[in-house]
Amino acid sequence: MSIGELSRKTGVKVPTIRYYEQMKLVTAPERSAGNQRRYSIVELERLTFIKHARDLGLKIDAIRELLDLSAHPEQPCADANQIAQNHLNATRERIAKLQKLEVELLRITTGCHGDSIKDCYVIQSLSDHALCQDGH
Amino acid sequence: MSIGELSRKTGVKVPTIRYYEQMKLVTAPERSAGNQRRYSIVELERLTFIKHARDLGLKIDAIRELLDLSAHPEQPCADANQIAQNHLNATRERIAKLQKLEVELLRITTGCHGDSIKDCYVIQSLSDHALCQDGH
DNA sequence: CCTTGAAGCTCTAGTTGCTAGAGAGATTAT
DNA sequence: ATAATCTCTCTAGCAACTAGAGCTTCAAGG
Repeated sequence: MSIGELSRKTGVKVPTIRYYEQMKLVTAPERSAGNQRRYSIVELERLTFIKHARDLGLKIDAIRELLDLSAHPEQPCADANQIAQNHLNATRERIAKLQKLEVELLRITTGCHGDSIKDCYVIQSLSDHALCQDGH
Repeated sequence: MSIGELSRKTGVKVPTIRYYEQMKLVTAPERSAGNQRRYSIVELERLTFIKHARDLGLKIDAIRELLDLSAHPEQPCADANQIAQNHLNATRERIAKLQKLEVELLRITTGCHGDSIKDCYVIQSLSDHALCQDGH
C-alpha cells in the first residue's frame, strides 16, 4: 500500500504520516525499488489507533506511551487507564474554563448598547478588569 | 516604569512583553540612557487590555483589530461587538466538542475491567473506531 | 565613590503538531 | 512511449510564546 492509499484509508494526511515517522510514532516502512514507502495492514492499524487518539485530543507523548503499553500485552492495564483518566480530567478543566469564558463573553456582547467606540462595552470590558464578575 | 515592573503589574511575563513589541501589539517605548525600556501609564493600560483579551482566549489578530478600533472612538462599535460575538460562537463550538470528548473518555475509562493490556478497553477503544458511539 | 547583585539588553533556537512549497524522481494507465 | 499523478527529500512557516547565552545597566548599601 502506498502512502497515499494509507492516507485515504486512515484520514491522516500524507505529510502528517511522514511527520509521524520522523517523530517515531510509526516505524519506517519498507520501500519500493524506487524508494517509495510501502505499508502493510499492521501499519494501517497502528495509524488508525493514532488517528483516533489524536481526534480525542491526546498528545503525541501520551499516544507514544499507550503504544508502548499495547506492545506489552501482559502488563496490567492500570497505566493505560491512568493516561485516559488524566486526559478526562484535563478535558473537564478545559470545559469548565471555557464555560466561564462563555458567560463573560455573553455579558460583554449583550451589554453593549453604545453607538460608537467611546461608549463600547466590549472595549471597556477589555480595558477594565474590574468589570469582570469573576476573577479569572 | 521598567519592563519588570510593568510585568509585575500586568501579569504578562517580560519576554512576552518584548514579543508583543516585536509583533507590534504594543509600540516600542522610550528608552533610558542605558537603552532600557521605560513605560508610562498609557502602555500599562494597553497591556492590561491585551492581557485581559488573551486570558479570554482572543487571538493576537483579533486583539490587534480591537486595538485599532479603540483608537478610533467615533466609529460605530458594531465591529467590536462582532469580534466578541465571533469569539463567543467559537467558544461554544469548542465546548460542544469537548463535551462529546468527555462522554467518550468516560465510557473508555469506566469500561476497562480487564487486568492486563490484552483485555484493556482503553487500548481496544483506541484501536477500533467501531466501538465509538458517535462518529467524530 | 565603588562594588555587587539583580534586572535588563539582543540574539538565536526550541516548543507542538503539523502544513506548504520547491524541484526532482517513480509509478501507472493509456 | 508518454502523460498524469504520486511520491521523494528538504526547507521554511504557523501561533504564541519560552529558554538560554553572553553581555550591559541600574539601584542600593557600605
